[in-house]
This record gives sequence, C-alpha cells and structure tokens, in this order.
Amino acid sequence: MSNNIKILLAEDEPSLGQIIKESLEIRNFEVILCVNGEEAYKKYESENPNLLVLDVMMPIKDGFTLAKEIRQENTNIPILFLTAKSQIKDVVEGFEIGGNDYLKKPFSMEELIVRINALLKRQKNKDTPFNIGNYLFDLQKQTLELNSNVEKLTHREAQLLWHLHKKRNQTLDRSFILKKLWGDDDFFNARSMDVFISKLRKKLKDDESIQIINVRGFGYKMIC
Amino acid sequence: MSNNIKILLAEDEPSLGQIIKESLEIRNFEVILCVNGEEAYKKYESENPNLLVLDVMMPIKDGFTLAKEIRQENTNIPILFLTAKSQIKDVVEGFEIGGNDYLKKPFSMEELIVRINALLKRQKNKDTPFNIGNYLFDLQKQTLELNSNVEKLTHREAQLLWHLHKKRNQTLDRSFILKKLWGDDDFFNARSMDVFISKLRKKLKDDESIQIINVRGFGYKMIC
DNA sequence: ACCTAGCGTTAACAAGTGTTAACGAGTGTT
DNA sequence: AACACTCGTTAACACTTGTTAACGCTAGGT
Repeated sequence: MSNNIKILLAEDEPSLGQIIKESLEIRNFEVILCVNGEEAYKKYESENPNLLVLDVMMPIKDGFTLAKEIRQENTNIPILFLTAKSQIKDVVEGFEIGGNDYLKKPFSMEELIVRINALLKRQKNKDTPFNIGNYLFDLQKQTLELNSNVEKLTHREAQLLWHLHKKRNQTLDRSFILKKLWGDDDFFNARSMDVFISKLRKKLKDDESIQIINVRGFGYKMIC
Repeated sequence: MSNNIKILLAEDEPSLGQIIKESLEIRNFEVILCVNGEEAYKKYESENPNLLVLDVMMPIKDGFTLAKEIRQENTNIPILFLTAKSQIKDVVEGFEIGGNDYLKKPFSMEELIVRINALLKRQKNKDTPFNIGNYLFDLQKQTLELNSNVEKLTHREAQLLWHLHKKRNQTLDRSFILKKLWGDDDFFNARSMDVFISKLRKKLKDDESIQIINVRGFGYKMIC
C-alpha cells in the first residue's frame, strides 16, 4: 500500500532508473519514472508529485534546467539532485537554482532513502503546526492558538515568529532577519522590526514562559 | 470507428498534410485537414475540434496568427505547432501565444502521436473534477459541490480558483495571475481581482480548512 | 428591436497592514 | 551624574486589501 507520497524520478539511464524506482516502491513511495527533463516537466504538471529526484545530466533537458523551470512556479517542492560529476561547482550551481540536497553517483540506496526522508520531514515540519510554549503556532494558517482561542497573525508577524522560534534560545541577529524578511538592513526597517517584536510580545504575553529578550546591539532571543 | 476525438490539422503542404491525416485516422482520430489559416479558422468555428495541430508557416494566415485569434475565444483547447524553422525565438513566441507544445520538422509520426496523446491526457486531467477541501470542483462545468449542494461559478471565478489550487500552499503572485487571467497588471484589474477573491472566499466559507490568505504586496495563498 | 439576466468592471467606503514619527525607558560609557 | 545610544511602545499615517453595490456590456429570449 502506498504511503501517499509521490516521487517524480528523472533518470535517463534505464537500468539505474528502474532500480531506484523499485527500491522506492518497496518503501511504499509512489514513483513516476521519466527518462529526460522534458518528459519530467510534463509529468510534474500532471501528477503533482511531493518530491523531485533529478539526474543532472540527461538528454533533451538536463536536471538543472528543469529545476529552474519548476522553481519558477513552485518555490516549495523539495528537489534532490543526482550528479555523476563530483565537482563542487555543480553542487553550488544546484543549490543556487534551488535544489535542497544532492547525491553523488555512485550512491547506495540507503543513502538515497535517508535523504529523501530527511527532505520530506523538513517539508512536513514546515507545514505542520507546532507548539511555542503553550501556544499552538501554525505558519501556514498564520495563527496562534491558546486554549482554543485563535489569534490571527499577519504574514510578517508569522514569518518573524517562525524565525525566532527556529533559533529559540539563541540570539537571532538583527541584520540577518532584516535582510531575510525586509530585504535590507536600514534604519527604518530596523525600527519597523522593533515594532513587530513589540506586537509579538503582546500576542505571546499569555504564556509567561515565552519571552523575547533583546540582546543590545545584536538582536533578539526568544526563550521558551 | 472513431474514438470521438476531433483534430483540426492545418498544413499547407498537401502531401505532408495527407500523410499526417491518414496516420491519425489509423489511430481512430477524426481529422479535419485545412491548407491555410483562414480555412482552419472557419473549420474551427464550425467543427468544434478537441485539439489543433498547426503548421506555423502557411499562406494567407500563418499558424501563430491563427492561434492568437483562437486563444482569444478559447483559452483551453490544446495547440500543437509544427515548425520548420528551428530557431528558439519562434518556439518562445509560440509558447507566449499560448501554444502547448511544438514539433520541429521533420518529425516521425510516432513523435506526433505521443505528443498529441500527452496533450489530450493533460486536457483530460484539466477536465476531471477534483477536491478542494471537502468541495468538489469542476473546472469544465464551473461548479463547486459540497454535500450535494451545487454552486455555480462564473468563468473568471473558476479560472482564478483553478490557479489558486494549482499553487495551493504557495503564494500566487498578483502580477502573475493578473497577466494570466486579465492580460495586464494595472490598477483596475487588480481591484477586480480582489473582488473575485472576496467572492471565492464567500463561496468557500463552508469548509474552514480552506483559506485564501493575503500576502501583502505579493499575492494570495490558498491553504487547504 | 426590445427586454432581461448574468457577468465583469468600476466606484466607494471599510478594514487591515506595515512604516514612520515621536517620545519615553533602558543600558553602557565617560 | 551626564551622555550617547539602542530599544519599547504607542499612535498617526499611507497604502493595500476587503466588501458591497452600482453600473454597463453582452448574449439570449421574446
């Protein structure tokens, strides 16, 4: 029985493609095998897969080109590259395009499975609500829930809170967060961010175990 | 016996046109062969075909011009271009006009069949109703059904909802959708789109798991 | 030709969101 | 203590988006 996770596999070497496909199917993944980038793009469109495993070197359309196209319309889907070339340059290019991980050939099936599971888990983590203190925080829905009292957050508030929580109990650098969320670290954005910190503190005040502490000159630290 | 699928073929070179026509008829497609764009337009109007195969270079009216005209009144029908010119420029132009695929001459009949079937399958996928939350959404019929309660959507509503769903759980860029559905990103179209978002929210309000969230300055995100 | 219903656009106002300003409080330095 | 600087907080503001209704166009019916 399928675990409901659909993997799009693009690999031009038939025997390798088949081996990977079967190995994954044994683990209850649903696998769509394509032999080139163009076919893979069409299947991506029609099948709506959860994860992409792309060989970099393929005829007609290579994995990088394909990934670039898909990233334009889907910034979310995890992409794992398979690369025969072991040069660092390629790996860097892959990450720049928006690949989430890569695997050098030859690789063991176990390695592949581990990485796929890691990517899926990361994906799931992003989508699944989690607790911050006694609050339940849902990034997707942009909500904070406490005692079945649901408070809506704005997009900025939610993003900021997510980053604070990701680095909870560590100092989150002002400049880092400004560049990440505001795009630029300047005076006004910095003040704007302070306002948002203030708003978050207010919205989180019903659980005293959560605190957003200022580290003068460096940033903020959320303890929880 | 026909499989009930009607293909409009526009190809000015008589012998090639005839060969393609017969090859397709062997595969049980119904084929209407035209020798120029003007004739093809008339046949398109009267015959209501399921798919267009258009030669780009034709006398009187070329394939691109024809496709542009037809796209204005039908954004749905799959269009496959046959092009003798192999320049990328043409292919790009073709896709911008709204072509769904292209085939460089010379091509094998097998290639053509594969592409036609792929387009038809994709079309079929588009035509098949699917679930959005607990609703059943039918793009073709422009309906939303919940608990056997059928709500009609207008064309714009249906198109917008389809795009939101296609990129569900991702932010759909305002500008992208405006260009795609309204043709241009200007103030009034943007306001019009906001109105439609409002209408969709109202029509989707009976399933709370579906939400259309605004991402200020960027667009909308449908979560479901 | 006229009427009508349906649809998409435009207008108008309400609500929401992020930025900026202003002022006060806190912190470390001299 | 005086000072410079950073941060906290509130409110005003500008801008974006939400919502409703009026409007005009078009296709189909009479």
